[in-house]
Amino acid sequence: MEFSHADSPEINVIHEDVVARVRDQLPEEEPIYEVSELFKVFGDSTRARIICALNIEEMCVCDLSALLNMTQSAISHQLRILKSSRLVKSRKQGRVVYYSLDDAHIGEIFATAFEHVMEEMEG
Amino acid sequence: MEFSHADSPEINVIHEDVVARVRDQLPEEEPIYEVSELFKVFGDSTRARIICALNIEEMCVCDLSALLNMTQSAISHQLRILKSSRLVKSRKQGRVVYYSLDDAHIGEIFATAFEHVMEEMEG
DNA sequence: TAATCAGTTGAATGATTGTTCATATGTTCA
DNA sequence: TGAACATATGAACAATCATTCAACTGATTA
Repeated sequence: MEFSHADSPEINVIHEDVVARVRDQLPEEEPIYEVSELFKVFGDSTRARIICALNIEEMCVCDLSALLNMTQSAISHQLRILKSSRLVKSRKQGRVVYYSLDDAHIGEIFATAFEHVMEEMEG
Repeated sequence: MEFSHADSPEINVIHEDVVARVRDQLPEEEPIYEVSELFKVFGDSTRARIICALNIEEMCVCDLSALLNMTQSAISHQLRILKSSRLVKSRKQGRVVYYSLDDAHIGEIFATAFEHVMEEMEG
């Protein structure tokens, strides 16, 4: 139920100045929503593993299925989500479909996230 | 049902060399899982808006509730998730609890994600 | 042409999850 | 002490979602 809000929850602003300042600087609701939709796609470990794999090399569905030890159907369903989000692109050769990453930002976002996780796991 | 795999799906490796290469370079399953868990937290627009707000300024639950036009309860529930993920920290003063971001990477990850979304929305 | 293979897709199912509602905690102030 | 307030929390409900299963393309090849 994203994007829907109660009409008027019991609101009692304590720091009107803070709320006003943040309201001024806060990004629009739509781009924030799009960003969270992007993260939602990243927020499944199967899709995350697919992305990490394709970040190394182009692969077909069958190879991904073998690598991740999951059914072709499950992989195909996730690739469909990744493709409709324009995060991967596909190339068909005969009956084999090769998938690869379709965006430069993905690697950067994942790299920073890995840095964070690694520090969390050590500290 | 993350982390659980079928014992042996009908696998028929087409490019054994590719699979072997990627298997060698692919990060361990655990850090990938942790990364996807991090993205899962980001992947809700309410939490994303809270993070964007706290990235501007420290705020209390009541202020966030007013800013985002949602009930205090809903905000509190999401702040609990953000805190247990160690993404925000809290400071209690009297009966007011102030929340702020607790990590340097968050801003960077969101900034790159915003870049991506902005390019998508224009192109 | 028939069989096989890589991949896709739709329905069904079980699990997860965000919000609401009611209630509880703990602090302040009269 | 008692009322008001800020916040937290547990249960419940609706919605979303990942995987499985079965069936279907469409391309190859024997």
